[in-house]
Amino acid sequence: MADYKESMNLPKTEFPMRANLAQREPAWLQRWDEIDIYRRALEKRAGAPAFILHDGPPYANGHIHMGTAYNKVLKDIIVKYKTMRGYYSPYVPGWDCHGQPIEHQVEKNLGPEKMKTISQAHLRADCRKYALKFVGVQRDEFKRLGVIGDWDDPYLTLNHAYEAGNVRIFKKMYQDGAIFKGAKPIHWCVRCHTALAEAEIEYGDETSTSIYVAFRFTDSTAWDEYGPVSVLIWTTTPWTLPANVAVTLADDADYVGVRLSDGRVMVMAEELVEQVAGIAGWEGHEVLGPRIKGSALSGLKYAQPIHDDVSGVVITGSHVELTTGTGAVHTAPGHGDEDYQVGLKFGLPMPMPVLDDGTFDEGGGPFVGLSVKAANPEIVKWLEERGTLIAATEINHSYPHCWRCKQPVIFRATEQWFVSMERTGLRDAAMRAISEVEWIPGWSVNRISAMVGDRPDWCISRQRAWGVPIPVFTCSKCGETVATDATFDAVINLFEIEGADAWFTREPHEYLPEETVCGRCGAGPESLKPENDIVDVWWESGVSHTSVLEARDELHRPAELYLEGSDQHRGWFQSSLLTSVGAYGHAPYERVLTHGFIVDGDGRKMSKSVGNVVSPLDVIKTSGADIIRLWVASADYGQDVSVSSEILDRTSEAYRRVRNTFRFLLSNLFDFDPATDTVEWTDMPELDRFALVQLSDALDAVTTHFDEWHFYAAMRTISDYLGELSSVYLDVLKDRLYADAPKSVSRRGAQTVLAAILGTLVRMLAPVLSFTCDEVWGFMPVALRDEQSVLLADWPTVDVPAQEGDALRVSYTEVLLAREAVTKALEDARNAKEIGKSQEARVVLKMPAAAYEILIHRSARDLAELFIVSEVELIRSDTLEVSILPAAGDKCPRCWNFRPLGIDGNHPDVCERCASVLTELGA
RNA sequence: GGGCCCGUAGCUCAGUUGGUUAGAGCGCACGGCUGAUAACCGUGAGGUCGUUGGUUCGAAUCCAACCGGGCCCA
Repeated sequence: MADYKESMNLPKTEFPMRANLAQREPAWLQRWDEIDIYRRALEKRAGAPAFILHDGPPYANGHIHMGTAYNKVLKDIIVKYKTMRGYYSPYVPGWDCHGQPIEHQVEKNLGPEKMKTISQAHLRADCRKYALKFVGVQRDEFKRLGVIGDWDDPYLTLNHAYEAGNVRIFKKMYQDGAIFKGAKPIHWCVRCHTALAEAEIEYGDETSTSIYVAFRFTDSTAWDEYGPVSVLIWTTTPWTLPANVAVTLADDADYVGVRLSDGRVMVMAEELVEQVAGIAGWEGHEVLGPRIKGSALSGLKYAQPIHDDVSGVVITGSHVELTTGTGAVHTAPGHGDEDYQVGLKFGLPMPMPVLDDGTFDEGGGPFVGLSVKAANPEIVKWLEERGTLIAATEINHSYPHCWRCKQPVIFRATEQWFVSMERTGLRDAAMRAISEVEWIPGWSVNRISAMVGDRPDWCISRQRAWGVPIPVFTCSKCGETVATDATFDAVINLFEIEGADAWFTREPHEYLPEETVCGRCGAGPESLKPENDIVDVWWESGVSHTSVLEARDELHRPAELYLEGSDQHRGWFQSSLLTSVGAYGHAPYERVLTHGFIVDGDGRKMSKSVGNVVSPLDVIKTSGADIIRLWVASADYGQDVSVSSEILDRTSEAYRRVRNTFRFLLSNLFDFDPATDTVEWTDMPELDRFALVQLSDALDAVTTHFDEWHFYAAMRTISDYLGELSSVYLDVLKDRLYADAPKSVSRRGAQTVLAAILGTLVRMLAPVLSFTCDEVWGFMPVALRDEQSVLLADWPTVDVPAQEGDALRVSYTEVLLAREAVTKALEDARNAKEIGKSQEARVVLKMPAAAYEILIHRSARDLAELFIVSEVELIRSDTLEVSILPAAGDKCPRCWNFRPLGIDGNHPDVCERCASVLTELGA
């Protein structure tokens, strides 16, 4: 028997089945660099409508992690998609380069000794070096993920022009009256004379004096009949008592009076009475009614414990705990954050009797001049003498210490700069702007609204070195703040040219206009002191709408899209919104897409100590960036996104499916030249037309999903489509592709469709599987590629005549249902060992009239091809019933179908079709 | 403790205005093919829809509480 394999059109391709992404992706990156793909894509879209996705700057510290990788890839998918859709879509990545974490790390690297001798300018230079180093590290890592953008010219918050943008916005908001100077408690180290950030605090055990103090009510109370009534408070920081202005009770806790053996009545939370009695050693005390809710006691006045003739007030707050103490919290807004917050809420005064060096000023009353540490025992003694000390013990508790000098720190209100939410109506304006923005997913608007609606004034000053200064001056003669059009413009100019470093190295008189004078005392520039504080880094990144969107020609404000993790509702989304609304009156973005956090397979956050961290750098090394990209696209970002080795394994399997489909498509187009071999719709077999309908449907669905930002739905559509494609159309097609004459219309028709599928799929997936699709692109028939890279190509289109398409959808619903029934019957027959491959079968299909009428319009031959069996017989019946019989005829040694053989005498051992093919081939 | 969310098969996701035996793909098991072969095709097993209570003739779907998880506050 002759070997007919040679006469078959078996698939042929160099496109490897194994991707080896980890090894081979770098080559594609290099190629993209070589052809400068970022600029090429933009040139191609010059003049087209713009779609600006404005990058939120990650912090230039450390390597990328799954969260940053996810965020950047999602952005990249969108930018690539929009570009393919014809938008001019530049992507300018950025980095947040200033701020405490970098400064802190640099300080740590220098060590405490070196730090003492170093100048601020030197420290800033080191910080800059540090930040730039990690910009480089992260840039390489982001690029490795296949993210295309302006990596050669990213925006950095330490760039001069960027720094100047801070001042532009500050100027506008300051002159509008939105920015003011106020006070707020912060961690303060009295030894280092410096403010400390949370990260610079080390918690360690400390022994403190814990005291119970009676504050005598000056208003009448419900317990007056039993004796003099006081509210009993508990504190571990006696030195904060001079700054006391209020006592905070829990809203809905029950308070009672407790009459001590000496006749005085102490008001406290009922459930803490016995605990306190134990500590204080009370005997014979008596709990008195009435029982009153904290909220009902609100407003009562008491005598300030230290200062005579000063009264405090009872308020209520949600932070009052009923586990320790008395349920009545001594409140000094200058000495604690909770106290400060509740103070703001109730409009309490904020006395601050403690100086920079930790000593009391006159506000300390009898303790003026003492350090808070020395004052502690004095105050206790003094209270005792006055008889208001009810109990005192020592307790051991966790207390914050300075990371540098290891001394306990204090909470102390200091002068700070704020953005007022009310003075210029910023809150209302921001709320209005929020309502004009599209928030994706929908719940996002609830979150941002709640946060902006509730937030206190924005404290924008930081007592640090590494950042952009608050651009105002203080008159050294009279203390007046000097900030005018002219000074702001001079600072803007200074920063543009020399950067914010100049603030710390130059004298104001060097860059301020000569005629600058203090508005109050008339002192000249020589008397002006530049502000020491720097602005909050959130402010800095927030002004990117000006420093980047406004400043760069290729961008514009508002951007079409901001896209960040949901934590940025508190961060960048908000700081961008407030500075933009403050300066321009509208949001900096038209829409905001927010994604959840990356968690492990069990939905738990990743942490080194738990050991569930998945690093994108590891995944790149083992599986490749395209696997990460596919994972990103497949996940629903509307909630937290899981990643685990199992999830990545599943992703790799999905990837393989895609890859093998590409390989099959490519391998069957090895001899197809679209220019000469394309078959028109009207000349195509019906099945091929239907395949185009399915392709068109899939493309439409994918496009819609992309447009609606539902990437995971698009990926599902593609995955479902590929499953259906492979199990029906591609499977059916093999006979025609392999066995029909190479140039026959039937084969060329199939190839025409395969080419359409290939061209559509490769474009549709390019935003996601950029590496793989560009690889596929290189293997496609030249005439199918209109660009050097698939990433430069247009989004695909598939045209099918609408009416015919509808008709095909209807009829093929029935046809495919019948096919399913046949497939099932074939499987039964296979299990009964009656057949092996399906071509060995002959199918008798009994079916109800409706379906029968549709199927009967297909030839038995077409149905046999569709079912991949040798013969099909249709019978009208009441029910659907499939019988599998052995095929008539013999197995054709060429095409392996069961057919009558030897009809053509020239090729006696093969079937009629194969004989004619052999004749045509001249065999 | 507060705000915004999430919880459907091992994994990723569907489940339309509450309505018959809750679906798909992947994985898994079994089988077929050996001309997509570390591939391809088929069949099958897998779910008290986080838990509990309620509304309803009927709840994965509406309500409440609870449990678990995430982000941001405190």
